Parts: sequence; structure tokens; C-alpha cells
Amino acid sequence: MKKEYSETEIKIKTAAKSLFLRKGYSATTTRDISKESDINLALLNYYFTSKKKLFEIIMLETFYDFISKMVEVYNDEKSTLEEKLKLTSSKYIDMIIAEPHLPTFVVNELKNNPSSILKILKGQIMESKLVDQYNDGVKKGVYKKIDPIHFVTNILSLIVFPFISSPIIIKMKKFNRKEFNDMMHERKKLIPQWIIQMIKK
Amino acid sequence: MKKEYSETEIKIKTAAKSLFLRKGYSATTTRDISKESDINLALLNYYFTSKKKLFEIIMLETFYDFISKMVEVYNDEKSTLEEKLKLTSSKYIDMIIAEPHLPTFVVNELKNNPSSILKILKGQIMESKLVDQYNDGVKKGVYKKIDPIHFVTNILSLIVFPFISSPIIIKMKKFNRKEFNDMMHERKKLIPQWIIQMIKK
DNA sequence: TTTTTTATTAAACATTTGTTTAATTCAATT
DNA sequence: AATTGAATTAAACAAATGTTTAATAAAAAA
Repeated sequence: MKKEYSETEIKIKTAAKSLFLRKGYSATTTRDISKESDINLALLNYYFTSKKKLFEIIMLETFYDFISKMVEVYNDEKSTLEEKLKLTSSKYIDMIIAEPHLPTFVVNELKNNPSSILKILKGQIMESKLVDQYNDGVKKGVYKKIDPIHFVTNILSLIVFPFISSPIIIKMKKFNRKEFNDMMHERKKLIPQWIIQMIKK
Repeated sequence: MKKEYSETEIKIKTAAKSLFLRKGYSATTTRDISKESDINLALLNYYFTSKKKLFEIIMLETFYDFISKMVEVYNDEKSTLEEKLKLTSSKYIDMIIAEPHLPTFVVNELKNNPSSILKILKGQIMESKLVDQYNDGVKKGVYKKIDPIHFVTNILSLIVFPFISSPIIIKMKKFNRKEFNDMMHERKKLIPQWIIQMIKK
């Protein structure tokens, strides 16, 4: 399944990923990539055929990472619903702090080319252990009976959206980057609490 | 303050807005705009000097609309906090259903050119009546004492993020557009309830 | 009507961009 | 050491793109 990449290929991919994430597909030129990776321009096409093909490889890998991280936690057999919430918040917030351009990148590709991305997404989320646990709670009468899509959506919204709107938050609160990140670390604890309150009867 | 635009200028602006929202700045060409608006290519520069200038005009107008809608409701003197939540959810969800490309457009510009957008954003949100009402609730001991930035962020997150991730939701639930919009209409009622539960002690 | 200003057009211009070619260097194999 | 194939390079190519020019048409002013 996995392809072995040579040193040069990795150099190209690394630079390309960084640029595509920061500036998007159209605004990134092949010469940008060759410069940033310090390889000859022609090698891009030599190894990856075209800018488009290179982009697709990077995009699929990135999106795959993004989804797997979630699915892993959601399907853990041992943990409770609340533990899953805590772990998801924590993992995702750390992940995005490390790569702040990730959300907008995913969002844009979702819009520009949904089909190719969504191939990766099967029933892993709506049929996950987490959703089972939510439905159990509904049956037992401890959680409100609402379509679990709202539950799943709300988790991601509260985690991801603040990053996307970080320039607004930073401006409103006169934050610097560090202060913003601290706020996000704070949310690791808050989001699971909020979600529980939202679903409890 | 406002400029009077001629018929041709409006044709250009309308086409350009539609394209910029759908495809973004870089992926939209001046020839695209001239074709879609059915005007001669040179008229774009004749009236708006450059693609960049045209984009800035459109972007500022769009962002201004986006913020004003929020600020209006947030600063209403007569309504309660809960009423403000209801009205915000309702207005924003309708607004984005009517123009689904708006969130990603704003998000991208926020990322690419935060300064020019954020000029519009003064203290209108953190010093709004809504935040006052929240702080009053905290003082009275009915709301939890948490930085109001979380409160404000959560409202926007729960409203806007589902649109941004609509392709994922549509895929997970095998929705069509209409079914997705129905889900969003449902959230008009749910979001205010959720927010209240989140802040209540 | 004549003149002057404004609006519109087709064509051209200079860059930029993705990709290819053909030559050269490097590494492995014989 | 000679040969073969892969890797790298500089240069070139064609197409796309933002912008300008110079000519014409239309509208407004004289």
C-alpha cells in the first residue's frame, strides 16, 4: 500500500506540503516548490508527473492522517464516552497547534474537490463506538434524543472552528500566538464538559 | 462613504464576487470575470485598476456585511441573552444557506490577509450588550465564570462550522443539499438551548 | 452641429506558469 | 575500465494571465 519515497521525493513532498497548506493549490507555483525544496524544477515533473498529481498525493495523505486520528479514538473499546471526548479534544488541539494551517487546507479541498477526499471516509464515524455509546445513553434515558449527527458535529465544531477564526479571536482579545494557544489548551478540559452538558437530559 | 456604481461596474462586481467566493482569488482569472459579466476584458482595469483592487473592494464589502449582521443583534438593547442567541442562530443560518460559499471565503481571507479585514472589527463584539448580559449572569451566580471569549467563540462555532464541513456531513449521513439545510434549520432551535446549558451552573 | 469627454473594443505586451527536451553527471552493473 | 540506466541540470516551449495601448463608438457639452 505504502510507496517508498527517495530522499529527493521526500524533499519535494515536504516543501510542497508546507506551501500547499500555507497558500493553497493555485497560489503555489512549481517554482516555489523547487526553490523551497532546493531541487531542480524539472525533478518535480520527473518524479510526480504534474503539479496536480503531486497535490493529490499530499492531499490524500494529509486528509487520511486527519481522519485516522479521530477514528482511532472514536472506536476505542475500553474507554467511556467522556474519556473519548477528552482524548479527542486533547489530541486534535495538539495536532492543529503543531500544524495551524491544516484546518483551512482541509476545508478548502473539501469544497474544491470533495469526491476525492471523501473516498477515505467510510462509515467509520457514524458507526463508531462513540456513537454507539451515545445511543446507549439515549436508550437509558440519560441523554436527550437528538440525531447523533449533531453530537458528532458539535465536537468537531468546538475543537476546530476556533483555529479557523483565530485571527478574529486574536484581534478581539489582543492576544499573541502563545496566548491564543493557551486558550486552546484551556478548551481541552472545557469542551468535554460542554458536550456532556449539551447531551444530558 | 458609499460609492455610486455604474451599471457596468455592478455587472463586473457581481460576477467577480460570485467567482471569488466560489473559487478564491488565485483561481479566478480576469478573463473568467469578463466572460461571466459579459463585459470586455479591458473594462475591468478601466474601472477597477487591477484584479487585486477589485478583490479588495468586494472582500471588504462582504466582510462588512458578515460582521454587521452579528453586531446588530449582539447590541440590541431590548432583547434578553436567550433571545439574542435565537436571533443570531436564525439570521446567520439563513444567511449562509443563501450564500454557502461565504464561510470558506471569509476564512481564507482571514488567513491570507487578516489585517485588511480586521480593520473593520473594532470592539463591537467583546464590548457588546450580549457579553454584558453574560457577565451579569456570572456576577449573579447563574452562569459559570469562564472568559466570555469562549462563550462568543462557541456560538459562532456551532453555527458556522457545520457549513464548512457540510461535504463530510452530507457524506456521513447520505444527505442531499435539502436534507442538510433542514438539519441546519433544526439547529436554529438547538444551538441557543445548547449554549444556555453550557454556560449555566 | 461640432467638439469634447467618456465608454467600449480588439489587439498587443510582458510576465508568469506548468511542462518538456536534450544534454550532462552520477551510480550501479558488467 | 567500460557500459548501462537513473538522476540532475539548464534551457526552451507553449499556454495562460494581468495589464496596457491605440483605435472606435457613444454620450455629453459646447
